Parts: sequence; C-alpha cells; structure tokens
Amino acid sequence: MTEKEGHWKFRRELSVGEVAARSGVAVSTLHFYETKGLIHSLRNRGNQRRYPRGVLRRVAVIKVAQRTGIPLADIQAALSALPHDRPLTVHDWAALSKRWRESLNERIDKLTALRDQLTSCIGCGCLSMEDCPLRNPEDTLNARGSGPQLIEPT
Amino acid sequence: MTEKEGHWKFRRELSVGEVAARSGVAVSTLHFYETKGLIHSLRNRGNQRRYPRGVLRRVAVIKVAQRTGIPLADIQAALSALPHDRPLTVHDWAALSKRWRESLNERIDKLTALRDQLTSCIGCGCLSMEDCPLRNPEDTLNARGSGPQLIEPT
DNA sequence: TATTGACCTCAACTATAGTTGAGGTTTTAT
DNA sequence: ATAAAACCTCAACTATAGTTGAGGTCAATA
Repeated sequence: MTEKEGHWKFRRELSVGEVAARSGVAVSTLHFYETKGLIHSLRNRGNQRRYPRGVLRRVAVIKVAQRTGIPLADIQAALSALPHDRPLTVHDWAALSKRWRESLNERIDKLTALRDQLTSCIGCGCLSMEDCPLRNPEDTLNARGSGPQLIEPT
Repeated sequence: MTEKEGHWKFRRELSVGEVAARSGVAVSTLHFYETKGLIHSLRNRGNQRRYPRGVLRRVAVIKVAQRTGIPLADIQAALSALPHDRPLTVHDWAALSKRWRESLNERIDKLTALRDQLTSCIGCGCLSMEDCPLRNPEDTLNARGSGPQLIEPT
C-alpha cells in the first residue's frame, strides 16, 4: 500500500503481511518457516522483516512440495542446497519438482498396491499376521520364521 | 505361556503382552487405543487387562485402515458403530474395507491429478497464485475475482 | 500528533499418534 | 518363598505443522 521506500519501480522488499497476503499463508506460518530455515528475511531499522520478491516463489515451492507429501524438513534440506540469496530459477524449480514427482509417484504406487490388496482381501477378512498380505506387507515376519512375533518390534 | 486360567481349549482371554506380541503393536499402543475407544478390555482380579480373542482382528483392522490413511478418530467412529462385545465378522470387515477403499481411491485420484499437474508445470515454473493450477487447485481465488489474496484465509 | 494497524518475541497451546519413565502391584517361575 | 517378568496408572515427552495470545514496539494515517 505504501510507496514510502523509494519509487514503486525500485521497491523490491515486501513486509511479512504483504508476503502473507500474496502467498496465501498466514503471517505466523512465515515466522515458523523462518525458524525452520525454509525462508530468510532481512530486517529494516525497526527490526521488521523485509523479504526479497523471490520469497513468493519460495513459498509457492514449499506449498507445492507439501501437497506432494514431502515433510518440511526434507523441503528445507532441498532448498538449503540452493543459494538462499537469489530467487529460485526455473531451472531450480525443474530440478526440485522432478525429484518430488518421483517421490509422489512412489507414494501413488504404494497406495495403489495397497488398494489392490485391499480389494482382493475384502471378501476374505482373514487379516492373519502370518498369511495376509495386508498385515504383512514386506514379509518381515516370515524372514525369521513363523510363530508369535517378537515383543515390541522396531 | 501359562495354562493357569483353565484348560487351554477354553482359554479365550489374552493379556496385553500377548496381544502386543501377536498383533505386532506395542503394549503402550494398545493402552493408547483403549483410551481412544478403539479397543476394549476386561480386567482380571489383579486389574490387569484381559482381551477377548477378537481383539486381534480389531487391531488388524485398525492397522490396515491406518495404512490407507484413515485417521484414528474416523476408525474409532466406524468401529464404534459396531457392537464392541463380539468379534468383527467377515461381513463387518467387508463393509468397513469397502468404505475405506473408496477414500483410498479418492486419495489416489487426488495425488495422481497432482502428479499430472506437477509434470506439466515442471518446465513452466510460474507458480503464480492466480494462474498456476498447482498453486490454485480449487480455483478458490478466482471465485471472488482476482487481485491479492485476503489476509489469512481460512 | 495521536491513534490504529501492523509488526516484534516468546511461550504456550492445538492436533495426531504415539513413546518413555517413575513409582507401585501382580503374576509367573524357580 | 522369593525374585524376575509383566502389568498397572499417570504425567511428561517425541515429532510434525503450525496457531494463539501476552506484552510491547513500529509505522502509516487522520
């Protein structure tokens, strides 16, 4: 709303409220992301956060990654491998999104396999620890023989 | 291990440790499920939990539902609509698993759509709140016109 | 200039799904 | 009979992803 800090053409910094309004996340979430190292800010003379415009793209990338099921810690790790003082490029985005699409695909594949097993088990209902693929997805138990399970498996 | 409580042929109750060993969940988890109303137990003279054998099937159903992404509260709601003093029947299981398969299918469909959008956006990288389908999945913003977003949307 | 809105920090709280530990009792095995 | 293993409750803690509120400061506007 204000044009105080120079001519609008040259104003490149955003307040936290502006970033919230334009990115669709709450101010408290931006604070939170900053504590987690997902975004970074500079401070003005009054200790208020000032963001470079590139933060909008960063937040967008974070939100998309979250939709694909990537935990914030992993997003942070991926972003921190990139320079944090320049905007993300289209190339950065392509690299990140390709990786995340892979993990999304894995998730989809796992869920699809689960759905197929569920479908084939609906009429069965055995749910036996030893026999049912739904209960024993990785065949972990048969790996060391049958019988009752170990107490409190890792 | 013990045959104390009657001839083995008639022993129908399980201790919490036995349930843990046979179901593959921790004792603490069984306690936790009980506080959430997901499973139920009787107590012996010494105040120790004694479970009817049907609890094994219940725990199995809970774990399968969790794999499909159903929250415990929903699982509890579904299970509590059934009599809690008899084992789950194959028919119970069929009804539950059909519902859960539906919600699993919805999850898969959403993730698949997301993956397809991600794929088509990898080369783009605009991530604009207004234009990018990845950022604006439900077209919530255009529903009330364009421009900057409302602050702190619900 | 004064007031209001936006901002600051820090602690505490929400929700989900449990785990861990302290302190004490019961059951099982020797 | 006694020691060990299993059990009990309850509170506190873990992790993830934030939100809320108190108490105080800064900035924009009337």
